[in-house]
This record gives sequence, structure tokens and C-alpha cells, in this order.
Amino acid sequence: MPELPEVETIASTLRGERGGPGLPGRVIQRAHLLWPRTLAEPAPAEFAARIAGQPVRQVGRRAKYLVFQLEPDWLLLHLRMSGDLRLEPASAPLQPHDRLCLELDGSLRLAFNDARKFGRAWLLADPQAVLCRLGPEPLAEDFTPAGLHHKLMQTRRQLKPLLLDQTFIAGLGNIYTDEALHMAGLHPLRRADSLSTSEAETLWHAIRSVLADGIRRNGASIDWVYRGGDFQNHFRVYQRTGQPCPVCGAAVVRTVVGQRGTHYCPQCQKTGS
DNA sequence: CACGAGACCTGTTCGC
DNA sequence: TGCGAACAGGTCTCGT
Repeated sequence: MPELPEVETIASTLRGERGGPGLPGRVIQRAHLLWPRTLAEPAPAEFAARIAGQPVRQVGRRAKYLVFQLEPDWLLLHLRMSGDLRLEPASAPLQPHDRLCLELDGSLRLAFNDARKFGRAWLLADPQAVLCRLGPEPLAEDFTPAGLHHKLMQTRRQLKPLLLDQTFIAGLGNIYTDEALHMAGLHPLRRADSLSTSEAETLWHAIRSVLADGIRRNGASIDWVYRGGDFQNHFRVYQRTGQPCPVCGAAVVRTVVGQRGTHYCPQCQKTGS
């Protein structure tokens, strides 16, 4: 579910920057693993023994991963399609799809809820063991128009699947990819190596703009998954099949590209050239 | 290398 | 009303 802006929103909430209590400085007392497969690494017994007593030093984000710097280990969480986190009083009732709970001092609980069970947790001495495969962070300074253009020139792949590939660029998901391509006026099936320098720069700008907008609106809330965001009310094309394109008024089209629903404006996003 | 299909999962919505 | 199909924010693996 969450893409970069939703994960960023959750990370800042857990840092205590949005009103509630924060995690940094608290000590993990105990772990409850309710669905074993949620834990990618290490084995459940070692996880429980190792994480108990470790303090949370900082909460960050890399692409769609939540990164918890403990002492001495690191905890990584990936929410995948339906994951969500709650920081709540330890006395609050557990919810139907809670998969992993961490009890913290101050009578708090961090609950990892995940209806579809795709989410994963890792406890690692070195987070790079998992994060090292990720491509550039799109909002970081080292992600540049020239760098993007250079990478685009090295592949003949279609833009939509390419932007979803986390080794090419890390953090975009189905929503923000469709939104960025629409803002850039690029067709989802355009070949990467066919973009001009200025088209690559336009795409670079669209990616950053759409992600920054998502963060500014606290992410997107759709259906029963994830709450609190407002960005779903500002979609240009995503889940707006048949509705007018905000730029030209043509009806938004939905197709399937790489087995993912794909929304675009047939007028603003032409295949050719 | 690039692509498609299938797997992993449950819940909601849509069409008949 | 009921029931099956389609669909959902992600990623991995396998076969071609």
C-alpha cells in the first residue's frame, strides 16, 4: 500500500513530529510475533531474544522501508500492500490483523497490522544487507536530471515498469508513477531510451513534484487501508478512469501494463515521438 | 536482458 | 440477496 509519501508520513509520526508520542529514546521491552512469516530475518526465537532491551535511537525511511536505528541492531519494516503501524497505549485492544507487536517502556505498543500478510520485518546488524539493492532516492540531492537521463539512455524498457523497478529508482509505486507520467506528459509505454534531454528533465521534475505533493498532503488514503492522508482527493489520473483529464478534459483511460492497472490521458500522453 | 505469469494473502466491490 | 470474478498502494521467482 504505502509508497514513499505514505511511509515518510508514518516515519515522521513515529518520530513524534505530528502530535503524539515518539519512539526515539524508548526501549523495546518485548516482541510478540503473531504471524511468523512476517519476520524475514532472523528466526523468531533469536529475534525475540535479540530485540528485547534495545533502545530506539532514530526512525527514518529509505525508499518504502521504515528504518529503525536500535542499539546495536537495526529494524527494517516494509509495509508492502496493506501494512500499517499504530503507536498506542499497551492497554489498547489488539486489532484483527496485527502481525507483530513491540512493547515499549512508557506502556506503549508499536503494532504492525497487515491484512494481506505481504509485509516483512528484518532485524539486522547492518541494514545495507537489505537496502543495498535500492536505486537512487528521488528526493535526495544526488538524484539529478542529468543522472536520470543517463540511466534512461541505458535501457529500452517501458517507462511504467521501469519507474516501478526499485533498483532503477526507489520509492515510486503504482499511484505516484501514473501521476508522475501524467504530469510529465509521457506515455506509460514510451521506451526509456527514446526520451530527449528535456523530456528526461521534465520527468525528473514531475517525479519530485508528485512525491513532494504527496508528502505535503500526508500521503493518500484509499479504501480501508491507511488513514490520515488527503492526496487521494488530488489524483490527476490514478483511479479516475473515464473522468476528465485535469489538463485537457479528455477521458482518462485505464489499461494494464506489466500486470498493474495503469491510468493515463490519451490526449496529453502520446505514445509516439 | 526484458518480459510475462504465477506466487504470496485477505478484503472489498462489481456484475449478473 | 447471493455468489463468483475482478481488483487492490508490492515484490520475488521462475520460465521463455
